[in-house]
Order: sequence, then structure tokens, then C-alpha cells
Amino acid sequence: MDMDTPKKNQIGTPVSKFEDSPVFNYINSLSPIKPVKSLHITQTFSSLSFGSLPSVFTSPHVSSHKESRFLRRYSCSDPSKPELSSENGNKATTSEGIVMDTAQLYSNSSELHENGKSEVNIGEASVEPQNEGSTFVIELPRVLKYDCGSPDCVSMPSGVEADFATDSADPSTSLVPHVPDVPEMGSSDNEAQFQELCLSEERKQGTVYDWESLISNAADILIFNSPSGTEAFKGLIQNSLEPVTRFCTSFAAEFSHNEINNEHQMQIVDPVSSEQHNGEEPLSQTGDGSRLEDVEQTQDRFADTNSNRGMASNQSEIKDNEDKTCVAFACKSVFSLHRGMRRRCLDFEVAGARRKNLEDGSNNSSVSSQHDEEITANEKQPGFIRPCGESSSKRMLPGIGLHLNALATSSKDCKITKNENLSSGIQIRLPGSTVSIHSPTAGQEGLDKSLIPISSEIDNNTPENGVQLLQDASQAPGSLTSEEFNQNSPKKKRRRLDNAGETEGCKRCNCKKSKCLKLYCECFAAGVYCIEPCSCQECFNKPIHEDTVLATRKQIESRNPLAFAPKVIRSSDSVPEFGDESSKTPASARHKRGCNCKKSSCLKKYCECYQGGVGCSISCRCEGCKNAFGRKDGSVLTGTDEQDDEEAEACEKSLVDKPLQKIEIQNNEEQNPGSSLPITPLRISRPLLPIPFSSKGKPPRSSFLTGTSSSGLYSQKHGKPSILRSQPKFEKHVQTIPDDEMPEILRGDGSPTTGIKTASPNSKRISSPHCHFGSSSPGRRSGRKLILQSIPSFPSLTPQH
DNA sequence: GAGTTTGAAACT
DNA sequence: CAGTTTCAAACTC
Repeated sequence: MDMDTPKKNQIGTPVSKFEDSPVFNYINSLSPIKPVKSLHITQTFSSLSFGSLPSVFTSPHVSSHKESRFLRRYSCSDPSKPELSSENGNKATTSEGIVMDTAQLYSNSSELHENGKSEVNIGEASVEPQNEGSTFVIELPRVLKYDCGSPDCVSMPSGVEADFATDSADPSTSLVPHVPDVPEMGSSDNEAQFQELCLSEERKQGTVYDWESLISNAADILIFNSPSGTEAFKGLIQNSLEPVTRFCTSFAAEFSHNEINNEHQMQIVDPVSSEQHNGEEPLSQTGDGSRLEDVEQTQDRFADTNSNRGMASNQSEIKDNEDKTCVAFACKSVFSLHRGMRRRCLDFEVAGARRKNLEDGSNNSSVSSQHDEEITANEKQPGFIRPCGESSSKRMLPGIGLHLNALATSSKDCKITKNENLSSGIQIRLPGSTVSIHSPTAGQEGLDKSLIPISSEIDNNTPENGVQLLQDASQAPGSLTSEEFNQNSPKKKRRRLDNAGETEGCKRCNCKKSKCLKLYCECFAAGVYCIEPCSCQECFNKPIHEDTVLATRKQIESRNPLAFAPKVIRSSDSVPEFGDESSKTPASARHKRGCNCKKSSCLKKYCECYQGGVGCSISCRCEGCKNAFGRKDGSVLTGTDEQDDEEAEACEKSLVDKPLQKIEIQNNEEQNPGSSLPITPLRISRPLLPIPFSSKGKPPRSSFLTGTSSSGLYSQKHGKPSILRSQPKFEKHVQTIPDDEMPEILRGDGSPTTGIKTASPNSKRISSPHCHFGSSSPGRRSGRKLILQSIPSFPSLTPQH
């Protein structure tokens, strides 16, 4: 809970920044009109949200005509899109001028990017140069909105929230601030869109919550601004049971709201864009049915554009049922929120079960109920999380912190998920989808579908997904990831299977003598109870022996307070996802204690650093370190060109994969240090990879959440709060550097390695291009824009993975 | 699936 | 803190 408040606070600060920014002022000055529009928006928003929504639900296709908008919207915040569209359409009728403008803006922006099709543009991440205010403005607002909503987004969200609150008063202002941010977030509109898409889920989570809260209570709107993001989430969760309509409505309202604002801004900013829109407007304004089609088309386009990436699945889902999408969004949001909780297991199996459940009776309620149950369970179980078998979510919460490490180590799951995310360019969203998977929300078909593919990917790279995954892997930096993903080898298969099992339940242990009461046991170390899949003997790590488990845990902690803390600590950079993230990023994730490898050259999972997807640091005592994620020397694989390339790829990929791990890693405290620490680009880069997730938002969050709870189990008690924490943490990370060790480690990492023992020549790290983020860590913000631009579409897609 | 290797965890 | 033992995962065959 507390965590949430900090986030909000942080958010608030960003907003202020925007307002303070000259750009913001300029915009304000420009927009006398804006206020009026804003008014409309707000009005429409409220009215639409409530009134229009029902219709939307009834007719899923209500989507607005303006495909471009929707596309973006879909891309950005998929679930809400339909609703929004519908609402937008309504709004359009009501306030045609505004709506049209927005549509034009979108279209224009798209045209600007590519002469034509907004979709294409959307798909394309690039277009940095385009930056004409119009384009950016359009997308940005969305992004901002989404970001705003999402707790994850530190800067952005905060800004958004603030804007949101302010919007009621001055939409223009809110918009303005966003614009500047947008460029940072995504160099181009497309990128922004992608990011939005990717992040959308995560953001959605946050946003959704906010929206819901808004819907439920007008006062809730204020909530955005209010620090109590957590509350909003809770409300969402609880509300999840409530008719999805609220979500939809809320989404629609928000979207309309955002769109309107954007439109206004856009218009103000670019008269030209408005003109272009005018030409397009007629189309967009077509009846609602057209809107639906448009939406679908846009989605399709999206899918097409992103098909290579693997987005299609998600989009298809959306297409399937707009209403469902609404629900899905809600679910996703909920899931995303819970991700951290569940993440521990990331159990695909569980997810599948959940999916099934969702499908069967899939209902938000189910989800919420699950969450509730989980929560309750968590509360009941002080320390440990149940294994996958049990309510994974519950487990996740408590044990997340520990699990994170373990999970990270187990990276398999994480990687898989990451891959998945990556695989679907838009896929980035996939993460969300993955989330959805986990989430009980599965009620939605779309979600289910997404989930299924994902699962398939996870299990085996299913043809579709698999291909994508492969591609992704190829694309993805992480040579490692590719390896893991590709794992067609029997072993790999095993792992997958195991992972599947693990993911289902989490990791499986095979303890024979430790009774699963020592850190030897991954389950115990992760703060999770052993479950069926475990092959352990004489296991005491079960709820039945809760007392024993807790007592043992205490003992171990008394010896080493950080024994259950995530082994891998990420720098806050990773967290910063949002726009900044990439730029900020160079997350320097490091192993807390460092490894002591002598024969594995830190190239095998024997090495905890490698297993955790992080580079070795000064703290490592390894010999002949060749850690692909970064050598303790500080050189990141630079030594070998291959490695470099791989690293570069890996950076992105690994980031994708690692994000989970990284997520895991982060304890609030620990994270902070990392942020502060200068990161070696290479190391950071990969570690940063996770950050991309952050950009994607969800993964990081969950990870963060999980990670945040250094003592996942215990943290679980706080459960939700932990999630909230996670978000705040990101921001905080940078600022705060709580942990003793972590910071040091990170620092050590950041600093060129002393190469204590390493026999290998320590080559200075070569800041691999991929590491962009990492390099920029110090001056994150300043570099953001550059980074975004520099970032390949791929990264942007994944939203930083 | 059995056996080996490896390095962390635990112990002294 | 260093050295040794124990342990279970990772890996190989």
C-alpha cells in the first residue's frame, strides 16, 4: 500500500515537470481552444463512459470508424479500444469536430510517417524524424494516457495521472506535457504505439484500474492523481467481478478522453494535421458499424504489420470480441497487477488451467475471486507461497521476491515468456497476453487465444509462435535467449517440460537430503512451498509444515538477512521502462554476491550470474569469466565479436527474457542501488533488456513486484502493496539505494571490473549498440529521445521487451 | 535415466 | 575469513 503512494507521488512530480517544461507552456499558450475541447472531452468522457458503454458491450463492433485512432488505440491499449472506439464514435456524433480532428490527427500522423496508412505507421516503430509535433502529439497522448494509467510508468504515468486530474480542469495542459514526453518514450509515433501496445497491457493494468476507479466513482478520477494507486487496483480487483462493462466504459471514457485531448492538442499543434484528417474524417465518421470494421481492420493491419512479430494473435483476439477485449483488458489489468504475485510461478500450466477456467466460466469475477483467494491465502501463509499447484497467485505474492531470483535463475520460464513477448512484435503486448494467460481473466477468448499461443510458444515454439519466437530470438539479442528458446535439444525440451511444470507450479526441486528447508532447495529459496511437481524427498517445505518452514527461514535469515533476497539485483534502470526506461536503462543488474565459478567460465547455468541473465561484476570471484551478459572485468563479452553481436541481440532479447528475471531481481532497495550505479553498458544492456520489459511494462512490473518483495513470502502478506511497491520502486530505484550489498554489487558492475580473479583478459566493455539504454543510464532523460530513436523497431515493439 | 560436473550453501 | 563438506542443479552420455 505504502508503495503505491510513493508512486503516485512520483507521478505527480513528473507532471509538474511537464508543466514546467517550456514545451508545456508553449502548448498551453497555443491552445486557447484546447480548454474548450477539453471540456467537451471531459464531458463526453463522463457521459460516454457511462452511457455509451452499454451499447458498446451490446455491440462489440461499435468501434469507431477512425481506424487510425483505433489502431493506435488498439495497439496501445487494446482492450479498451473497442469501447473507446464506440465511445469515440458516439463522441464523434456528439462532438464531431473534436472526433474528426482526432481521427485526422491520427491519420495525418500516420501519413506523415508513411504516406498513408496509419497502420503501417503504427507498425513501424521508426519515424523518429517525423517528429512533427502533430504526429508525436497524437501518439504521445495515448502513450501518456496509458502510461499514466499504468503505475509502472513512473514518469509518464505520473504525468498522465496528473494530467488526467488536470485534464478535467485543463486538458490542454495535460496534453501538452505529454507531448514532450512522447518523443522520449517512443522516438516515433509508431514506436510509441508499439510501446503502448506492449506496455498497454501493463499500463492497462494500471490505467485500467484507474479507469475503473474513475468510472466507479467520479472521485476516483482524482484517484489517478491520488497516490493510492494500490487502492485503485484493489478496487479493480474487487470490481473485476463486477460487470466488465465498467471496464469497457472506463476504458472508453478514458480513451475518448485521451483521444479527445490528443486531438485537441493535435489540432492545436498542427493545423495541417487537422486538415489531413478532414479528408479522412468522413471515413472515420462512418457509422459505428464502420467503426467496428475499421477497428477490426486496424487490428488486422496491426496484425499484418506485426504478424511477423507475432502480434496477430493478440489482435485476432481483439477482433474476436471487442466486448471480450474489454473484459480481457480488465482481466489483463488485473492480471498484470497480479503478475507480480503470480509471477513467481509463471506457470504456464497454471496459466493454462486458469485459461481453461476462464474459458469455461472465465469471468472477471473468477479472476478477481482468484486474486482474492490468492490474497487470502497469502495472508494466511505468512512466508511462503504455495507452489504452482496451489494458487499460484498467492504464492507469487509472497515468494515472489525470492522466486524472482529462483525464477530468474530458472529463467526458462521467464525467458520463454520473454521470448513470447518478443516473438510477437507487438508481441510485446504478448507479455500482457501472457499475463492475461496467467490471469484467470481468461474469460475472454482473445485472451485465451493469446494465452494459448503463448503457452504453445512456451512449451515448444509452436509453429506460429515458435516461428515468431525463433525470429524474435534471432532478432533478440540474447544469444542466450535464442539458445534457450530454440531449445529443441532434448535437454531443452526437458527444461521446457520442466519449466512448463515449473512454470505451472514454479520450480520443481529434487531435494533429497535437505528436506527442502535449505537454500539448496530452489523452492525454499524462492519462498515457495513445494508442490506436486517437485521430486523432493522428505519435504518439509509444505504448508503443513509452515511453522517449520518459517522457523528455518528465520534461522537462515538470521545468518544472512539477504539469504532470501533476490540474488540478482537490477538497477532501477530496467524499471524505468516507460519512455525513459530505454534511455535510462542501462539497468545494471548484478548478482548480489557474485559468482565463484572456476570451470564454467560463467557460461553455464552453474553460474548464478549467467543463470540470472546478468553480467558478472567486481563482486564476482569467478575465474576465466566469459559471462555473455557481462564480464566481471567490465567488458561485456566484448572480447569476442560473436559475443558482442550476441550480446547486442541478447541485450534486447535477453532483456526480454531477463526482464522477468530482472524483475525478480529487484528489491526495492536493491534496485535503487543499481539505478544509481553506473552500469557497464554490456552488462547493463542485457540486464537492461528486462527494462525493455519495463517499457513493455508488465513484465517488469510483475518482476518488480515480485522482485520488490525481497522476502517475497513475507512481502506477500502485504500482497498487493508489494505490487504497488514495485512500481514505485522503479522510480525509487534510481533515487534510493537502500540495500547495502546490492548497490555495491551494481556499482561494482558498473565500474570496470577489477577482474579480481578473472584469468580472462578483461577487455573494457564495449558499449554495444544494443545497450543504448545502458550507456545512457546516467543522463537517462536527456538521452531518452536519442535512445528511442536509436532503438530498433524491435525493441520499441517489445516495448523494451 | 544414470552418472558426472559444478558451484552455491552449509559447516567447521 | 578461509577451507572443507554437503547438496542439488546443470549438464553429459
